[in-house]
Amino acid sequence: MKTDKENFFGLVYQVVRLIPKGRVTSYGAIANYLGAKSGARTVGYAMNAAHTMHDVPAHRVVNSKGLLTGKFHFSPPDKMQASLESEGILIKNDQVVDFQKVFWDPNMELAL
DNA sequence: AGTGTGACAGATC
DNA sequence: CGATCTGCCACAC
Repeated sequence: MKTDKENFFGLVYQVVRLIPKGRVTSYGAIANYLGAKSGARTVGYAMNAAHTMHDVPAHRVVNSKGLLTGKFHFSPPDKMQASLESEGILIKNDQVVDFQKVFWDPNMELAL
């Protein structure tokens, strides 16, 4: 079995797994941390495979506006919001409340 | 090897 | 201010 670093996806998985409980991050932040600042879409695509093939807290990853864009990809979709609320993150209208407060930036915390 | 697509992001109208 | 369009990187077929 190859390590999670086998490709760009694995890198994304690791970063997502490093997200502390009660915190969230954005696709762009991860992409930027990986060096693909413009590859936010690739990060989102990675998450798609992440929750499908890997154990990754993808529910802690939202778009730059704190919106639970990919919640519909969960099973059930409500689980994403439920998981976030379970960690102390409030969700209002599919959006993270105080997104700025709970925002966890890998570039900042991991200090690349 | 080429084409299409994707859970985004930023800019423009 | 809100809606719309393009740009971007990496994977799947």
